[in-house]
Amino acid sequence: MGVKCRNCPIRKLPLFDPMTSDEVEFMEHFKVGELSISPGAPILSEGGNTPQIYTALSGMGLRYKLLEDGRRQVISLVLPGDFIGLQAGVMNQMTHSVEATTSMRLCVFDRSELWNLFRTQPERAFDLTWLAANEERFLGEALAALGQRDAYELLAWALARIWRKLEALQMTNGDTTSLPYRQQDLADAMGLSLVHTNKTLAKLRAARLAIWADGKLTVPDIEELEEAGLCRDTPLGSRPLI
Amino acid sequence: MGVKCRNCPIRKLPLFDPMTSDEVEFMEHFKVGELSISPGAPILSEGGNTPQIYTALSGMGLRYKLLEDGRRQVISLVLPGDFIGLQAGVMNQMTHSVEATTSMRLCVFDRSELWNLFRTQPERAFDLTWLAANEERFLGEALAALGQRDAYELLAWALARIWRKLEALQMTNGDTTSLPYRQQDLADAMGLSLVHTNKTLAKLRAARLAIWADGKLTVPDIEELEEAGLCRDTPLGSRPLI
DNA sequence: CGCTATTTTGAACACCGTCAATCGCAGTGG
DNA sequence: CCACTGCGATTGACGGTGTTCAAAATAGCG
Repeated sequence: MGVKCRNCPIRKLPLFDPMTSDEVEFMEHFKVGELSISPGAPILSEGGNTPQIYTALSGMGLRYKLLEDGRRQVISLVLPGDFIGLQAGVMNQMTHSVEATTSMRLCVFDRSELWNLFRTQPERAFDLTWLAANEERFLGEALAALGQRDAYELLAWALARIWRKLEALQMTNGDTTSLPYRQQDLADAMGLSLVHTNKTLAKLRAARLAIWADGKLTVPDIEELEEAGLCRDTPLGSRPLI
Repeated sequence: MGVKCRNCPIRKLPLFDPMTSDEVEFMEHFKVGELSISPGAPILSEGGNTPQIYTALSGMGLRYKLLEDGRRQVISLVLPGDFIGLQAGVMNQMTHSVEATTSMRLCVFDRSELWNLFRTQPERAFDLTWLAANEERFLGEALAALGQRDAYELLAWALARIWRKLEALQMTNGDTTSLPYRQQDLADAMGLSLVHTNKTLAKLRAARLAIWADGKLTVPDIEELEEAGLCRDTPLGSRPLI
């Protein structure tokens, strides 16, 4: 059934708050298994109500919503350590879908045990609320980005945010990291057309702010990129892991 | 110090989940007072860390973020029953500001008691997480709206959502309701210019889908408006009140 | 060597932003 | 009573950012 939480590959990253041995023990009870899925596979569907909720262990995915006419809005990326299915857990209803972009490994929890978590582990419950509030924070920022920035600023903002997150996850290697999404994915996240996204990425490349090609992102100078993206906020401190 | 929770003017609305007498009692302990503020007054500031968190009892307000160059993104409206300061409560940091648009009455809670809530009232803690997840749901929807809809669809969407919410709060009167915001507020919420917002509102008015003037919104047929706004989702069931 | 998915490029057009002026209204003070 | 002021709503003209349509490279894959 995969690794025990005490040997969790990502728990030790400095990005995540340390856990007491008591908490680790509870998590080992809460965890019911591991799931490996293939690129393109759906994880949760909008409107659905699955008995299982997850934490991403490895790989990358997408959260998105579909409009009836087929337009797609990518809400956020799913990266290791991200909790998947909070809405299903507390509201019995997903309002967006989640799918794997690369192959992924997921830590599986039993939704019906969530109430038990609130009853017996108030600190873990607090952490869960922290994660929800953090998601709200991110979406607020994204909303401000879509609403107020032009395409060039917007893509610089997005790539800078992604870079910082991958950096905190120690998934960068020098000035390069793997970013296995398609331009269409980023376009749908930014509310831009594919064509315009492509041309604007070319400008960022020409400016040597961010070079994204063949699934690899290279950022020569993250601070310059952040400046281009008007990234004022977000020191990105440590956070809980569920 | 204002009304006791047992006499709370909004708790009885069908929009809100019923509370056990035990919960009401806890809330009366949790509540430390009431606050009345004037139009335009700030409630919470981005970056701030106040000792107090609130629930709106009456009046209307705005959540917003400012970019360094003065551009403003309105995140959401604040209406009666809305919880204010969840981020400050769990993350010690507001990432947006909140201000009153009309005069407002707020129910005041002591932030330091929040941990006590998690420890002794798991159901209330669950409700708080529910509210956070709901906020995430709304912001995801808003993101999809800004990213995918054109100005006409977008404003129809926004006015329809507002109408449905006010309807659930029993603040509508026939086909009319009070909506005391400026066009600039809605423009900043939609990421549109004031001029274009004005012209698009004129089109909605000409189409007799939504007539908004002098602080009054009239919606002859909410379902037609929702259709114009591509509102597929959101039955808007009952929710907890903190 | 086709086949498909993705990226790239070009051209025409439209939605929306900016600039600028006007109008209505409420408040203020001469 | 009537300028004067300020705020918000409204309208017109013009230009630019971003969309749509279309086609051509490019790359992986059976």
